[in-house]
Amino acid sequence: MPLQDKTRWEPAEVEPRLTRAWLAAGLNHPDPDASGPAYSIAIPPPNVTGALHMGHALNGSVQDTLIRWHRMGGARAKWILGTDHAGIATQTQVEKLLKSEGTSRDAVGREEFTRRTWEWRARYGGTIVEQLKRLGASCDYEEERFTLDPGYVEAVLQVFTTLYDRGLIYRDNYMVNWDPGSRSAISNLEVEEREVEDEMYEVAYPLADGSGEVVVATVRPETMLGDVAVAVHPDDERHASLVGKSVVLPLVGRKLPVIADEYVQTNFGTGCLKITPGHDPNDFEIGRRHGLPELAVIGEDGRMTAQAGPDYAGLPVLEARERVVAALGDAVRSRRPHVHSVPFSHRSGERIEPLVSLQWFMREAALAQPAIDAVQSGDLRIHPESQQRRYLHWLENIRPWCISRQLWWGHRIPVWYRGEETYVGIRPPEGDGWTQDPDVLDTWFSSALWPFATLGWPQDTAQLRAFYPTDVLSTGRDILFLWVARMVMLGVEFTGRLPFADVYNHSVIQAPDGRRMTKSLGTGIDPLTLIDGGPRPPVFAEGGDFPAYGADAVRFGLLAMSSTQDVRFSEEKVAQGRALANKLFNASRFVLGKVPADTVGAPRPTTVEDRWILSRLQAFKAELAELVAAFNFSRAALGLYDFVYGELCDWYVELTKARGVDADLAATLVHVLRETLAVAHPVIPFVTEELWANLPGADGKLLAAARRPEIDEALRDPEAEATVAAVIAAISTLRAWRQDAGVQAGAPLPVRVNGIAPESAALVMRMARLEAGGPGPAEATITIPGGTVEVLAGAGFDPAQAARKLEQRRARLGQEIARAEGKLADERFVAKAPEAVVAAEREKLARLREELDAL
RNA sequence: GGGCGGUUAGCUCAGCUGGUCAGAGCGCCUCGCUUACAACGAGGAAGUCGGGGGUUCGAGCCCCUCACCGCCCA
Repeated sequence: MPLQDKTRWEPAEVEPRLTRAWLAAGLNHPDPDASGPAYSIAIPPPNVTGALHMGHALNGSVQDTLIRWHRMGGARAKWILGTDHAGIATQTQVEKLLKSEGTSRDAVGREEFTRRTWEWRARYGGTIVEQLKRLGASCDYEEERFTLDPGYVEAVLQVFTTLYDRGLIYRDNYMVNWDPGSRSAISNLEVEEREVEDEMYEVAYPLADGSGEVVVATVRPETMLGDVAVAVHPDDERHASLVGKSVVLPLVGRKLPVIADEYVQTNFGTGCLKITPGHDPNDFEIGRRHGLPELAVIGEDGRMTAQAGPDYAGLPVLEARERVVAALGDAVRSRRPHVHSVPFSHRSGERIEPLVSLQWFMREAALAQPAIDAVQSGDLRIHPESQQRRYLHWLENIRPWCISRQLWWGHRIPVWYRGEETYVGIRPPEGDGWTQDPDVLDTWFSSALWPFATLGWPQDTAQLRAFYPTDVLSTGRDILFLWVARMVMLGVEFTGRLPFADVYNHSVIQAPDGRRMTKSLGTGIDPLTLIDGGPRPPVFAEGGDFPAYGADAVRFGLLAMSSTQDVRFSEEKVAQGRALANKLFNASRFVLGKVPADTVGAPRPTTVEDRWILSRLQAFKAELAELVAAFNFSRAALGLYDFVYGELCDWYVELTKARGVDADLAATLVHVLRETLAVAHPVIPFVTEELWANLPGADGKLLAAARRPEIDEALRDPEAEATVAAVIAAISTLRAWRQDAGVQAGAPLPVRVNGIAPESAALVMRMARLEAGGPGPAEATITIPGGTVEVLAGAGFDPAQAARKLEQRRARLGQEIARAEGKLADERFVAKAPEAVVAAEREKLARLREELDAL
């Protein structure tokens, strides 16, 4: 696109073309058999049911910045792409669809349901991948993986059977979080606690020997039908005499032992705790400690079971509660509101029903140690560092993981039963009469193999050899345990290596009002709407549409707002990114409009500002490299902005404007622009690629495939940096004076410049719109670094206004001087502070006094 | 109940091992269509860095404490 036709960067028409060009060039698909260093990142596989949200967009920006950065550093960079089958989420979607058709999962049967789910996946599963392309994400789209691909299934079966053989996977009756909504057990990581107001009942249980009663407190009276004991604290003297006695369970008549257990809180309720191992996780633990039976009075359907007795069997829990309370009559001693935290399913939103059920478990504790060691030894680095402790704490207190799910969509557990026999294997057993376990594995089980199963493991593939271990895993904090820790454990166990060296936890981006960004609250912001423009979601107070910010702006904005903590979405940062793209566009337009088309080769600095910008460019490249290496993306993005605005455009380009563009200046301008585009590319790939194509000598070669420029230490020039810093300070001072004194911005100011070198003086004169005056008295004197500027007659300024402003500045200086003097007068300061600090203070004071004198 | 993080200009956020650290973007005010950019440029106003106490010659930065907000684990 010829740059001169436009005065603005218009991403919409350029981005699709560049995306095609990148894909066509095959840059994203490195050859596993080639030589040279490799760099790889496995994308956190988005849920196939999903669409791109702000978290994906931020994480995509982070990963793409890293991938492009290292690709331009010369590595064969591979961003491993794929999607996750997302068991419950996907199944729920398809069940909804079936419901809308007037049928159901159970009606169509497992086989048909699975077929429909694959169909659904084929239809919607590609959405998010296409959206990633819009963001400019340079994933390896030629090798997309899916967690239910045949090869991937092979990996999952291999891992399951191996762990089973090692005794790390087992089947047991255990307390699980039963989600009545999805009618499946879910892991405790998928449960969230919420504060709920319930009613607390106190119920009297008579002692079996008729010598009195105990009163227990409960918010779930219906579970009393499953009580098997009453517990008191062993140190609780009030109840010491009860231990060993029995109580009679009202309504049921069962005799329950009174036991002593330290879990009981003496200050809660009456200090007597009814024990229902079948329906409370803590009671379950106590029950196991004391060898108590586990009665199930509530079933997986959320209704009372036959064990609850004929009066209650089949009733929904809440109805049973009312009946129980009514039947208890006087035995209910009190009821009052009680606020407590209650588990809810993250999946279905329904209240968790703790149940004892026969499930498959994985003994993670056996695998945790290497994952702990990796972090403690520094082999695995977690960023920001604050997350390390969370990771370690979780691993050190790790519990068995319930890996079976009562779903149809997923990796079916490779276990078959025949009578008393159990067969576990990758292939089905020989012979007749075997029935496969109906359950599937928790989706996170397959996700835990992601970094190596995507590359072909357990086969020894070229991909695996070239790109495993991966380098970085970038993800949200919320799945540090759910996913990251498990990848580490299984990676080490099965490949003998850490799956990645660095874990980067990105910020959670909240809605502008600080709430979570979710569709249901209307607080979500679609990244594509930001790119393309479109209606602002309701969470924005101001109405109207988003302008089409473009992908670069969105990437820049997200990186700039990211942090080591959660942040609120800031449209201003996206706008800042758009401004940056526009600035680069216009600066390039200006430069390229002035230089000959054959300008190539090394920079040829001839002036102090040339040497200055080349020196600053080296500093900028070094700083950016450090920030990217430190995963400090917000400072990297903002540092890029600062260089482009604060050094390149506001000063260098302006300082050179008066010069005729000779071959030397052209070479330097083009060089600086070229290198700036190159280092900026990983953050804002589109605009930089487009401008690159317009550089002299571009010759159709893609910036995305170019090498990042090295830092040239020979171009560092502290002297030029000091000189130009002084020039800039002088110009700023003079501009401020001009405004203070009420001199028209455009009007030339007759002056005499004293004290500074001619080269500097010339720059100051032009940029501050001064003109050399003759002899004559000065009407005002302005101090600039290293010299003064005398304003001569004819300047046309307002002396009163100038004097007033002058007085203000003088007063401020006086304050600063007083502060410095006070400090230096304090002998404790002079005695105890380091010499360098004292010297700096003295120097500062001297400088301030000089300035004041000049005023 | 335990743990972690936050509270810095009107808004959203930076401020590394305590000494030019009081900053940025947006917003606001003033002036400019100075031929790259008005999605722009120049200049400016604006914060006793949540409250209180302490350590130190010196504290947004360290310690204690209180308040409020958020997250995690039980």
